[in-house]
Amino acid sequence: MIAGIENIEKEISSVLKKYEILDNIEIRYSNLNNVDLQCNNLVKYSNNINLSSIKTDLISLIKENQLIESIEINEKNFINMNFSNQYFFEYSQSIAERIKHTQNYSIIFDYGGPNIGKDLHVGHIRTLNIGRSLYNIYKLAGNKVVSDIHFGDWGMPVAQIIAYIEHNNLDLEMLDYEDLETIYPKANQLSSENKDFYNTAKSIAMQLNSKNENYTKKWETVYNLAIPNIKTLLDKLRHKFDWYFGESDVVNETDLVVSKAIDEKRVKKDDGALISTQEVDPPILITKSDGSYLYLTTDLGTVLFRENKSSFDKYIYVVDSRQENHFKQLFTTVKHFGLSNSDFFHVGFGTINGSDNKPFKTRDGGVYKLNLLFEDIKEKLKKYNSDDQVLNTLTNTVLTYSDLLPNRNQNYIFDVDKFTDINGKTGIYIQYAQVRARKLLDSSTKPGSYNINYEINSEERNLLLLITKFDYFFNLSLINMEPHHLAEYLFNLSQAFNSFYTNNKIFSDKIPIETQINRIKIVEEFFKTISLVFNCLGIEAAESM
RNA sequence: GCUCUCGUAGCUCAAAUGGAUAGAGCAACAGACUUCUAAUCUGUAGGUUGUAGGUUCGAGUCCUACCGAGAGCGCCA
Repeated sequence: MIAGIENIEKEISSVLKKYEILDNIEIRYSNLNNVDLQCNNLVKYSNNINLSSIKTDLISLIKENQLIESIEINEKNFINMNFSNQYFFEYSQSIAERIKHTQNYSIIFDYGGPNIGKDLHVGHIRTLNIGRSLYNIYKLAGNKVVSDIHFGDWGMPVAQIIAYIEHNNLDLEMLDYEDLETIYPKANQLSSENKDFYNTAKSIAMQLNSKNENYTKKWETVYNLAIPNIKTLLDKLRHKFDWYFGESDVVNETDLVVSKAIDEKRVKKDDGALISTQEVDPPILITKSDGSYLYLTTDLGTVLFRENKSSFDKYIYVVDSRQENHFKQLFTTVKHFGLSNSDFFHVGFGTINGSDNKPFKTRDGGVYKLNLLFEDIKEKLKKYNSDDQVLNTLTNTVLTYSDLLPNRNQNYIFDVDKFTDINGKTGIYIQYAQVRARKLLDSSTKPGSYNINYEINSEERNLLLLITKFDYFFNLSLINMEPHHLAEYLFNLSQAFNSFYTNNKIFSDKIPIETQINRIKIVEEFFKTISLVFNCLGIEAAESM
């Protein structure tokens, strides 16, 4: 989607129609230097007998178009065009307005998914960043969006914690959050080693489901210990959700899903467990042999819970790619059980690795907690600034931008030194460009408006061209649910601005006033655009650096 | 064994869903500060896109086979 070219496509189409060429005409940005747009439709008609008159007709028609400065059809029959200055002045403005009505769906985003007992760690970065970014992008496109954090606050993990506390006669009331963090890994390990302990935990999980008073009370204590802590860290990382529901909120719905499936004979017994009647390999397990619930069961209950709360056109789950099979099973079962008619998407992503290309750990091989990573990055950034607020913003920028830059399908290597450098494709580089523009605008008293007779130079042209390309990259990210297109664009935009900035002075007696006014207007449109991209990616702009 | 993701410059990554001469950033080399902050900018060099076929005007992109890396595969989440 390129802003403002629909009429040019129509014009080309009308010419080709006269010669009985009925192709769907597509104009695209060109990779070539010195060519803005290209149209490839004519290439395959090299043997058409009317070719030379087609060319003549096309050139004479397009030459009339005010948005196009030049058109050329080369020997291979590529149609090459360049934008006029008028195009840049017209389409570098009102970008946010243009994208506002791209879509109109009601969408729920399920991402984050922190678990009780496990502090947020490196593994949570991608779901949080990609989720927040897609939420923002879809919102800006005009959709009605809801985000739900989907806490992992139920089932075996929390039952294991309670079992461990009982097993070791710990006083639940005396525990603090740090204790909880050390308990869960131990409880989890014990559960896999000790059959009796495992059975105890499983029994607690079942009793929680049947609302046993004693365990519900203990669960509440654990919950109230863990959740505020998670929320505090999320706040520090600038993550907000519309809904903070968790697995614990959907217990009734999960019961309903299972009993309804039994009534409707959509499940059958298999070694005591319930499996879906869908003929798939492997079979889809709905409940364990003792009747207790699984990850999938709870997710089915969550769908019913959400259906009861509101109506969504799309469900988007931002969860790592390793769970692809789980989501395939979930989506097919949702349809099989008749729980929802909506479209379901799993947005997967790869793992974050260390420089050894193995999962990212601390130096001594432990789990890299997000809080610690935040502080480690912040420490590296102190060379740029001493203001704590600014440092927090920059730290969050590094955590976000570095993560959104690679294609989400791939694993990537988290290199703290590289990501905190001001040179290169980094969060610090883009913030610096933004701060430079901000300072120019702050010190400007000139009104911002274009003089369309102004002849632009190459740096100004590059910057304006990139600004008008926003729509294209926005749509690429939107349609593919891939924020990296906008992240890459953000770097190129910043780079074009820095080049413009270095080579074009504004506030100087030597610069004509008319040039000053036009340049300030360009800076203004750049600033509006980069702010919009920041918004899309979930990056907060630094006030100063 | 089956399924999924991936393989692009020394390193880290893009590449418009099939378009022209495959682009950036690091690192390397060579330049630019009396400045709206050089925290930047401007150049140079770097490639048989894992291998072999195929499809067509045209393939990093689609198809087939093979090689290599990572991940998942019934009662954890």
